Amino acid sequence: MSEPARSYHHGHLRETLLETAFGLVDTQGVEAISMRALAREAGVSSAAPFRHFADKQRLLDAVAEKAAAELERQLDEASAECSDALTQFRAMSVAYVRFAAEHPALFDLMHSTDSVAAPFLGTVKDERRLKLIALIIEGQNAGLIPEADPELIALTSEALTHGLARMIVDRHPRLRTLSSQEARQLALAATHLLQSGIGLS
Amino acid sequence: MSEPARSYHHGHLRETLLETAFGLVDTQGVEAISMRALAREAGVSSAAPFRHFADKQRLLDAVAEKAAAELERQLDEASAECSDALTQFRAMSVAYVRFAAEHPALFDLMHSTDSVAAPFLGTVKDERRLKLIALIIEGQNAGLIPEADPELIALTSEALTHGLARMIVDRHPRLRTLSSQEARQLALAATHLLQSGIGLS
DNA sequence: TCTCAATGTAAGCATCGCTAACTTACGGTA
DNA sequence: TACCGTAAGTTAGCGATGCTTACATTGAGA
Repeated sequence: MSEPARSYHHGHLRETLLETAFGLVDTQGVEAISMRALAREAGVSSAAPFRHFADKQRLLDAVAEKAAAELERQLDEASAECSDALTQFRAMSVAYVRFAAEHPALFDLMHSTDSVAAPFLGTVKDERRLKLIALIIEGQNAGLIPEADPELIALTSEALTHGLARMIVDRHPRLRTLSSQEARQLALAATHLLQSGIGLS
Repeated sequence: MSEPARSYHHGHLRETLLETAFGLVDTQGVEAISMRALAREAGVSSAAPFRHFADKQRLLDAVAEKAAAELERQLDEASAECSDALTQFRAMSVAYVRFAAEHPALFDLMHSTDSVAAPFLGTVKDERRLKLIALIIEGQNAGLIPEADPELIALTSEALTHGLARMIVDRHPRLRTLSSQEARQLALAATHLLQSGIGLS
């Protein structure tokens, strides 16, 4: 909050650009960001950002990775509060849908980003799938989840959750403020669908 | 295929622009289209397109509506070949996922378009939902679909189908040629998920 | 046949992504 | 401590884009 006299070298340009881009995508959508505007915002010449990001797409890739990390954090946080496997499983689904509802533009950017250019995205997805399958097996062992191919259950659940999230995002393209109460209700609806749909509990 | 000597007035500029934009989005993605390039392609000055579309977004809206109409045509075609309600229901789900797999960019554009600007999109969605619910009720009356809230079944199915479609689109962002055999396999997988997931038959 | 509205053109503005050539100053080394 | 190489900034500018304004052309209806 205090960069009073900056001379020539910014010092934290990369972080600064990344953070303001992140916030701008979140609040205004991805088409609202421009390299030159970011540079102006940071009080730096319009060519400076290119010292830190080869081109605009790389910057967006970095934003997407940051969003993925944040999503992951929220999923971990949600599941950490639960004891048994089934509850964790549900909590993660709810948190996933909620994130999409609360950060539609980030969610969209995450999924429109080539996972070759942003390998962290692919890694995170793979790890999450493994965790889901592990949870399902754990739940089955505890008698909480009916016996069925864990991969099929995971895939079905992923499709259902991702589908709900997408339906919300796609229906409210520019709606940036969905009250967290609304989001919660939607997320709970997702849980019920997961229960009745897959036959859990 | 023959516009040999065109003098001043093009004659079909609007359709021409719309069709080449549609094709360009389908094959190269939405970011590949520019007003000026479209004008060049049509052999017309770069200001001419704005006589037919107020701005670029309106053009994209029109492309999205055209894509929605095509999707709808394919869904109708798929369900028309089936006799009973359950089979129709499944055929529509399969066709939906297949369309997404074969035309990812159009599918994406359709859903990122504001349905206020392109009201046809909203209309089509509503009508499809009504048709799905009618099919479910019909299937229930015929004893083909278990008794449960038809709206819940419809919503679950929509989420699952849309989710699968999105997972395919999001995972292959630029993959434009997914063999139709692959697409068919994926669509069949969706059907199985619908069966096992919702408990149909 | 006249005319006017629809449809096209030419020219230009502001912005954008990105590059090239130059400058500054930080941090490791002699 | 003086030096210096390089990371990180600057200025200037190219080509492209979306879009506007003022003007030109022409087909269709009165």
